[in-house]
Amino acid sequence: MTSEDPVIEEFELRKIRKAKLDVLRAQGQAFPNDFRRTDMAEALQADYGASSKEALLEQAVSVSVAGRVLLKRVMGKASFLTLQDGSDRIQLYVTQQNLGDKAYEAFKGFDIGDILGASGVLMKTNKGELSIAVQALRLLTKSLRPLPEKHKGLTDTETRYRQRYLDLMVNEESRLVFVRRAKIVDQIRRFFSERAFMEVETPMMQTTPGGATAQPFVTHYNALDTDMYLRVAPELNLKRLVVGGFEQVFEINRNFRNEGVSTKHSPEFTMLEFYWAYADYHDLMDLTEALFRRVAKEVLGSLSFSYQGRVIDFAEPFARLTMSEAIVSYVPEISREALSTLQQALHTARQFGLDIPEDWPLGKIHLALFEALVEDQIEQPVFITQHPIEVSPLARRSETNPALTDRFELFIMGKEIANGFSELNDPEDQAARFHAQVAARESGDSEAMHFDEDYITALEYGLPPTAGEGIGIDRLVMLLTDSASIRDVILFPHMRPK
RNA sequence: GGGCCGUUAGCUCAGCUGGUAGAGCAGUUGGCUUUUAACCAAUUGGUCGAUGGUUCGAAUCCAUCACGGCCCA
Repeated sequence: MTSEDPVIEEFELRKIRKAKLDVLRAQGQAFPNDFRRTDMAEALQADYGASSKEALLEQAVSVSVAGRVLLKRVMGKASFLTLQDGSDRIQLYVTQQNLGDKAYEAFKGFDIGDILGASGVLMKTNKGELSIAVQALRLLTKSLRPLPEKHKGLTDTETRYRQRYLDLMVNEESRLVFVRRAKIVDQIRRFFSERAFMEVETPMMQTTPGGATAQPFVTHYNALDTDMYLRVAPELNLKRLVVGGFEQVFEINRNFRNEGVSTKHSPEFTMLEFYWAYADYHDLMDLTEALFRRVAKEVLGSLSFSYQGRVIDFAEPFARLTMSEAIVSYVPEISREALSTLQQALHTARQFGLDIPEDWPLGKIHLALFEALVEDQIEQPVFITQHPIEVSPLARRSETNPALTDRFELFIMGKEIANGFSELNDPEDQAARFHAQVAARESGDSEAMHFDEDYITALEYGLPPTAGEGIGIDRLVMLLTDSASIRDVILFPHMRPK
């Protein structure tokens, strides 16, 4: 393969700005880095936004700020700029009188998109907007490319994802999504740290992928001359840590699944997983409710919020339904009896047009009905419990029905947000489950698990009774930011190369 | 993978049943000392996603491909 030299796109607007940069270079350092600011826009707005024009005039507060020019309004010998820094926006009032003829003339050549440093005195305009009456202004970084349109912003989805920096510069809503995402993750960390959970990091590259039924990405490690897999889940390693004596651990990190993309699925997504010794799946559900309320309260300031036009309420206790209870409750045409025996459930599923093989057990038929008829209907938070054992190879068997597991999935607005269960800590049962997975792989299920020998060894040393859960951070952020697509909450979503 | 939609100036978009490309913003020039989508006047800017085809003539019709979005699997 030959690599081509990247060609810098040349167009009229860029040439004009390039010429301005050439002048700056000729005058000296065109990219100075010695400017230091003392103030941030958000703090200034908070501290002085309510001050009166007269009060500011009297106080004569000296400030210096730096940021990117978003708007520029030149009115002859006086001008207004809207400057965006990392926190917020603030208006600059620039006059020929304050800058002097020469500096003001240079200023008129500054462009939208340029990065400036400014110092001056706080003031209020006649219309009441907090501004800085600029006394000194420096161009810190020349921008060679024009910014997207100033009021409609950047709307082209593809460009917003491919050039996220543009989206962040001009679309305030987009910027706020990621600010909120950071706050959500911060609150989650605090929640677990406060409860004596220890944050850990486990390998992204694994020789045996495990912990979830999903197809992994494969890569090659040259030094060991061995294929490795990007992890589909950290689960098995985290439980090894519980075996080792870290009884409460959590990890917030990326998982990789080699599957299609959709508005709900990204091949690379962020998951919180935590493991809690001497607890069961009921404890997990209680903790999950507490976590979600804490995050909503701290980040949104409210327990209820709007998602895609529907109001989601975290204040009420989250419903808890077994899978068959959920089907009966969401699908009026299906009675409890219609699900109770294998034969009746099969009949019911076929009535609803599902293609179910003869050899499926009752639990899997329930799951198929649930996925087809219930999942999309769910709006308010519901824990769906008691998943069939075939699709839950790491979960503890239910004591009342050995075909089911002590497991739940939390659904909100049709999305699976969390998945947790009492952990299977019987090494012999786990080995048998792995064998079943390997058999499924051999008969063509590329998502089925591998046999992880060392994990069985770890269980043989003894995993205390433990409960563990994974929470999809991207989906949680979607909910709390009212985002329709997972790509709207991932800074750099993967795109097909152009 | 299937269906539908989109791709036109740096950005946001018009462009009718086919007649050879337009607006707003940005830019440039001039005016303007409290504007805020600043305003007023003039003006520059296009491989109409790509490739074929139909036609005297294609941004427009047809086919294929590329990229993206939404829905479905």
